[in-house]
Amino acid sequence: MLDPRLLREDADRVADTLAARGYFFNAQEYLGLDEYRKELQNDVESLQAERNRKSKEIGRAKAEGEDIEPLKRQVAGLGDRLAEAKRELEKIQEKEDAFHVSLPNLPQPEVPEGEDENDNVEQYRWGEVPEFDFEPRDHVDVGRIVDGIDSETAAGIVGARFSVLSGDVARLHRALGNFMLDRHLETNYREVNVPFIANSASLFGTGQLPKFAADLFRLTEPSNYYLIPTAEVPVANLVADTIIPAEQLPLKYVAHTPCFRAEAGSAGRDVRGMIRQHQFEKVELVWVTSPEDSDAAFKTLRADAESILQALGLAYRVMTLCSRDMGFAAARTDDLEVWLPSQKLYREVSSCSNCEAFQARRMGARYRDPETGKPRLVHTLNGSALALGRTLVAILENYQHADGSVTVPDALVDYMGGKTRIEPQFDTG
RNA sequence: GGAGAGGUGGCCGAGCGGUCGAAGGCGCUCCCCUGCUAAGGGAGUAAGGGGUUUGUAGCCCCUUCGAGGGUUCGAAUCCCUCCCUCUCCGCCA
Repeated sequence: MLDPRLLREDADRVADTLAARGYFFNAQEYLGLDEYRKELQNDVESLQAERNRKSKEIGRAKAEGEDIEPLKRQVAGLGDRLAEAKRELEKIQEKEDAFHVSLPNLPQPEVPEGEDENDNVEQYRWGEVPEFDFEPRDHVDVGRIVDGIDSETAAGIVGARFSVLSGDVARLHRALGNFMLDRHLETNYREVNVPFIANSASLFGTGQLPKFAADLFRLTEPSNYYLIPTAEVPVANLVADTIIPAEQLPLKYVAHTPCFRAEAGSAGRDVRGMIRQHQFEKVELVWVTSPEDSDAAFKTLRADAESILQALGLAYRVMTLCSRDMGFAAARTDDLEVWLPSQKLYREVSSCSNCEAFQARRMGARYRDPETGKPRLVHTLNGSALALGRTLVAILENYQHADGSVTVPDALVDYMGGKTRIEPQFDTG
């Protein structure tokens, strides 16, 4: 949610900025609505003030044993007038709220303007793209040869876009989660284990609702419960409706959770393998900072995510998302994309966003400014570090050998019980 | 799932249908006093919204005592629904 004051005072500039995101904000309509709302609110409040005054008078008169009937006659009809004014105000307020909840965040000035992912701007690359003296297989084939990935069986258990991992691949997947978690503990993140179901209020807070319900799996009972699409939802909501003492900032959380996405609108995309699943796991970083610190925090957060790829020796590039490719709540998003030899291109394994006060305003997440003693909205940031499934894919592809075996990256050997290589179970033919 | 108890300010806790946004205490802030410390005295101390204003100052008004409805001139207080917490029983990993 954007600052209503900003909308009021600078509606045209907001409209211009949102236009870069491809979002049309009808400033004129909004301002007209806001004026009318103010008028109605004044009406309602002066009626309430009158009622309060009269009621107090009645109370005083009664206490002094006076006859209160004449006073009561004076307020007759006031209740009806008030009720009617309230109804009208509520109607307008709903319309105004509809604006508030549907407006996406304002991109930061340095966010490139663009239509889609093709306009994202590469910041830099890290690492060496591996050379193979054979045609590298994709992770589906590697997974089959080492007998570690089985989507057919998963399809029988649930349906499309799920996988069963087994043997060393399942272990490697678990190793990745533990490795990432431990790594982030070293930079003083606080590990949290959170619910994998969130209610509609939490999803509203982080911006998935009301606009993006189609991306979520919703429970039938209770029907305001949803499977989390990302740990960002429960973790950011740790600070919902709170006022945090300034000296506790920044808060840095790390959580390993499953994520569930309906992937509506992705029909036919990435249908092969583990790239796009209804269920995947992720180690997520969440920061809660003062507004002054969030830019610096963003850089640190992204560097923390990058450190995982570096430790795993995987080549990647850093992309700053263009205005129309960013998520609803983000003011700036940088993706980390890892090299996939089979596709000969970089694929997203992490998305790091600074949501500034956008989520904080929706969640009611504040801190107490030591200067003024007043509560101020915090800034929230989140980033995957990393998505486990896609990282697993990257390892299987980048560390594969001609015989179908896969080298375990050094950083994971201890987590694999000393195992340095995953061996083929089937003929490579 | 069954039975009971309860949800009030940063925390604890009182609250008769009527000057209650709310006694009292703790904590915190400032001031005073006192060789230091400890103790003591005084004042202040919720949030959100709107108006006024050059103003994040001040002032005025409205709202908020778990949430939402209702009764009433007036609700923290009465009624209904829901949510949550605690205790006991049942079930369960």
